[in-house]
Amino acid sequence: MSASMESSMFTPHKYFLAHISLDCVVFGFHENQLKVLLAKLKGRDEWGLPGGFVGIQETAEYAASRVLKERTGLDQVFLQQFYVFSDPDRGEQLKEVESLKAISGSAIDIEWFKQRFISIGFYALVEFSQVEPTPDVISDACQWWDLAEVSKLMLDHNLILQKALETLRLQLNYQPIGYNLLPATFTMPELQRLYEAILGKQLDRRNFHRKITGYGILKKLNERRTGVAHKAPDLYSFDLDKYHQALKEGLQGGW
Amino acid sequence: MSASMESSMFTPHKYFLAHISLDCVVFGFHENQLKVLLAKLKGRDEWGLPGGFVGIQETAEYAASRVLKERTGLDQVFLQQFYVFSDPDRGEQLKEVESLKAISGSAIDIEWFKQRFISIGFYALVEFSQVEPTPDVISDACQWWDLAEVSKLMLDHNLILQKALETLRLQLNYQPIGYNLLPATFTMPELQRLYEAILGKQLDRRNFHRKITGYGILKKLNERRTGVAHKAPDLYSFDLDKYHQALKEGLQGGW
DNA sequence: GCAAAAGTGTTGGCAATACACCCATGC
DNA sequence: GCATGGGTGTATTGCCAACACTTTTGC
Repeated sequence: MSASMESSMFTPHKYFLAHISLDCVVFGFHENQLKVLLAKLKGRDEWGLPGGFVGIQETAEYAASRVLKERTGLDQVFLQQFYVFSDPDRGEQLKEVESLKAISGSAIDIEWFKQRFISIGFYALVEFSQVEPTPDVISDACQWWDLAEVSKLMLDHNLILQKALETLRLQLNYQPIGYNLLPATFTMPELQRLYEAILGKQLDRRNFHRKITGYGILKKLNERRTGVAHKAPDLYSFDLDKYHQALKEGLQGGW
Repeated sequence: MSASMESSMFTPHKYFLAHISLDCVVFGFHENQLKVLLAKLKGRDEWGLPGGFVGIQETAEYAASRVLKERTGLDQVFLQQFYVFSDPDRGEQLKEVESLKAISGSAIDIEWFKQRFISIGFYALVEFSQVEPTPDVISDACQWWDLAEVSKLMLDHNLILQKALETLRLQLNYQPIGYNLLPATFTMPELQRLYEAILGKQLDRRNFHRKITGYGILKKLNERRTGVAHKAPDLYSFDLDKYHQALKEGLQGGW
């Protein structure tokens, strides 16, 4: 975290808009599992989503990308707002004095955290291997969690995560997904595992192949993945022109 | 508007969260046209969406329904957030002194309107005939506009309207729509005109009939609309149980 | 009777599903 | 060679779109 960001937490009201926060649901994909990036707040046992605040001259989108850059090291990730969480009691947990003691040592403005926040939910799709999970000044850990192993999170973050996943599943119906979650080259079975992980259900190998190639967003490379057991699968990459065109114009049909 | 709401505009910082506003895109349907409710701010020539602020103990959803109640007289309308507009310059127009002179006469806190607002966009579907458009303290007119006749609106409200319409069209793909926009009983052609108005394109009468009845959300009544020229069409109403079930579980296929 | 609009039925094509066969690799 | 997994092809089904005929009403 930059020096200016450090100082911004001493006097946050000078740098950020009051009452507005954002939470990022960062999805990654590794070993056939959908992962989500979580941070552990100092002095609390619970984990939560990486979050932040909106600078007085930032858009919410820019603020989210800044937070993401700080937590993952990544620029230019796929990032999209999906819902606003505005229950007046959603921050009650944080207001307990005990919860804030641990972070008060670092001269951070505790009063800032006691105000009511309306939080804008963003979700991000990132390439797992490229991420360097990094805690911020108010958290003492930051790491990937298997989606299936996420238990009770702080505040309403379980709700936010659930809503993000729902949105992602809907997204799958009219937008291509994968460029942001997979390495530059990948095999058809890997792409299928990604879709299965997001949807939470098995898909037919042959029908998946037909449907996904039908979108015309894939380029088949003249290579195969070697060294694996069994038949070597073909390698693919995304045709970025057509991929972005499909992002804009939408796809047909659902899963 | 209630007396307490009046006074809340004298000292809004005591009643509302700073920096957060909301704008409502209220859709109605009348004479085969999709309509949107607009208000004209005092001292300005431009029209804009009905908006408001979030009370210090309200959810954003509750605040939107309160605003809607004030502008339309309606309770219990279909209301949904769809996007957050956070460009730091989106409020520049309002900060001009001239723009605010006209409303300063009513002892309203001008400083409040000069701050930067992040606005939560809501869209509402209401029954046209039930609405009584009502201006608020800072506007001197409030009325329905034909969607096709809406020209330049204040601030970024054209963008908000466009985004609302996009969302509504997507919504049509997986949720039933109509209960909130049509009278209790209606004919199949009327329902079709509504879909056509939302989608901005013509649909085949017979395929529409099959598809919409296939959802199982309609009840055919033992009546017809009389007095009209030509063959009397059957009257329908929504089967509310199944309608709400479909709202939750979603529909199949797109338009 | 005629024009205009509404109700209903039929057909063809395309897309999703289910399923079968062959191929390559590690052991 | 055999088990495992990947690549490709085919038949069936069901949905969507295009289209025709009949019925009812006002004039």
